[in-house]
Amino acid sequence: MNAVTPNIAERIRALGARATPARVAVMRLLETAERALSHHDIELALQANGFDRVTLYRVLDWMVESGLAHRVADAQRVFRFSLAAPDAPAHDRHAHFRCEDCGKVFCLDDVPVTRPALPKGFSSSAVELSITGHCGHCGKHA
Amino acid sequence: MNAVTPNIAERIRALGARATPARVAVMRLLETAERALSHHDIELALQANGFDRVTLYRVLDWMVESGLAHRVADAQRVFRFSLAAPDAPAHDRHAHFRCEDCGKVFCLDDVPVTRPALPKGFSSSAVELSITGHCGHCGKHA
DNA sequence: TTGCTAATGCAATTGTGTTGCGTTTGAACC
DNA sequence: GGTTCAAACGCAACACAATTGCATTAGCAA
Repeated sequence: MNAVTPNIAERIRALGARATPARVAVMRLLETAERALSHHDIELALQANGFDRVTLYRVLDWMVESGLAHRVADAQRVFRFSLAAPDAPAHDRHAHFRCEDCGKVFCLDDVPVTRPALPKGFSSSAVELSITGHCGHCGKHA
Repeated sequence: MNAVTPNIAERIRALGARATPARVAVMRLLETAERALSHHDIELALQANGFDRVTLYRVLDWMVESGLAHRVADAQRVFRFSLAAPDAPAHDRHAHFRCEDCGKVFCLDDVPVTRPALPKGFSSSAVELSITGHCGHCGKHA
């Protein structure tokens, strides 16, 4: 009878999956995160819940397979996860910003990503703009 | 007195480094490769030479540090290396194409990468456009 | 409440890349 | 052609993110 997470559990069940605590917690975390989170980020944020590492990996895999989240490998070659915007008509264009100081990755939904001209015979299904630099917080201390 | 690799050894020494067989072989391989190669690709291609795994990693690290090569993490979170165009004035903007079928990564030097507007307080030092799709070879068989 | 199986927890394993350290070797200098 | 010496190497061990196997637990439909 916990009224805090009614919608999320509903949405999970609507996909034909079980609304487990781990799934609800990860989805809620990603919903409130304004940047792409790594597995380690999620492990830290939810450590009070006592979920197993592997469970979190499997929740994230399930979210990616279900189209609920995106997975990108950052420059340090660790996966980062962000919630897929359900109302985004086509998520084949996306921009991320990675801070060289704090390592955080931000989704830049406002930045338009234009599909460039490609060599003959090439076709594109997704375009991702990856910007490196200093974020708003770290830039102030530079 | 091998006349096959005079320029490469010269260029290496011009950087103040030793022209070792491993460096010459890796540079020659990357020069002829039309796509970004992973460490594993390079290990396979040069396995007849008997170089140690770690030596290849160190050669690649040295090339990146010296500005001779770029390193990008692909979607499977493995590093891929491509030769830096020596005449590129500023390599802070770069475009790569990754084929979903064969997994190969191509440098798209012709594609212009424009620096987008960023949120307040953010500053960018590098912009990379990463395009996913089907390359010229795989697209023909689709 | 019961029963089924999706989902979990734990342990072991994989794959990519790194570090430490003794040995070899490129190349500058005689 | 030697001699010298640090840069570069080879080997072994390590670090870390992520994956797999399997016995156990728990959602949820009936």
